[in-house]
Amino acid sequence: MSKLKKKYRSGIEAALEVIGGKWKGIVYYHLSHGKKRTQELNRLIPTITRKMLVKQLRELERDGIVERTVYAEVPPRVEYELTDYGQSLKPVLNTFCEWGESHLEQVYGDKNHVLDQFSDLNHC
Amino acid sequence: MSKLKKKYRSGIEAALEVIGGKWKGIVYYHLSHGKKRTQELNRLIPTITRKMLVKQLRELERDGIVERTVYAEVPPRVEYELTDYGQSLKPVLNTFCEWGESHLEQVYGDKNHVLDQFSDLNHC
DNA sequence: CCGTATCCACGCAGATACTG
DNA sequence: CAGTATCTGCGTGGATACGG
Repeated sequence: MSKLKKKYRSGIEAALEVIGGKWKGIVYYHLSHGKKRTQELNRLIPTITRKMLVKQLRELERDGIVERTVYAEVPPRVEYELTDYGQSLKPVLNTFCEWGESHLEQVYGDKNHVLDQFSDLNHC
Repeated sequence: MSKLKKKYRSGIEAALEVIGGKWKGIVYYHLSHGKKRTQELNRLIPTITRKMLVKQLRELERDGIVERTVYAEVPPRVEYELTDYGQSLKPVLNTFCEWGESHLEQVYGDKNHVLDQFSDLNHC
């Protein structure tokens, strides 16, 4: 985990540092539904570049949320999954996500019009 | 509230759009402890520039989280406070904040070493 | 006191090509 | 397949000065 000395003004800042930003949330979201290979994640999030994806995963790893497993095969296979510690974010992000969806309803009337659908995933 | 048509991949993204980023969390945090004038907020968050502060407040206002009240006085007085809708984020951000604080403990051993103290505020 | 305008530098992130 | 390197642009946000 990160050991940078830095001042935070509230736990919100600290949590946002771990899971905030443009990509972390959606990456976490997919990993919370099970172990994934790099490529799978990239396919699930087509708009992220490989470079960014790897960067997000490294940071999640550094913060102890995600574990990276490399299999000594050819061609190489790498899998990412939530650590036990990462699981502790689940209920937190779940209420967060639910608030987000109800917010979309507030703003747009129908959240489904602005939420991309995933075949086999339910929301939140 | 915002009416931009945009696709979200999960409620997390939507919520992050409202409360994510470098400043929104801490601004919300202070407003959740009561109505504040512009200057007060700027004093409570010394590292934010006036321009950024106003920008964050405008966005929170646009998203229906914050209400801005202008008093026709000289010198001018402007106050910001959470709307009823904004209050709905309180329990959500509270669990968020608590996770953040416990995360700091995990990483640093003692969260108080990295948490700036506020005189009259308790954490979260 | 509150907010905006202008200028500008820096860093983030995209595209692309490359290695193991 | 997974990941890195380089190069580049574009936007974000800081500093500063000004206006209502």
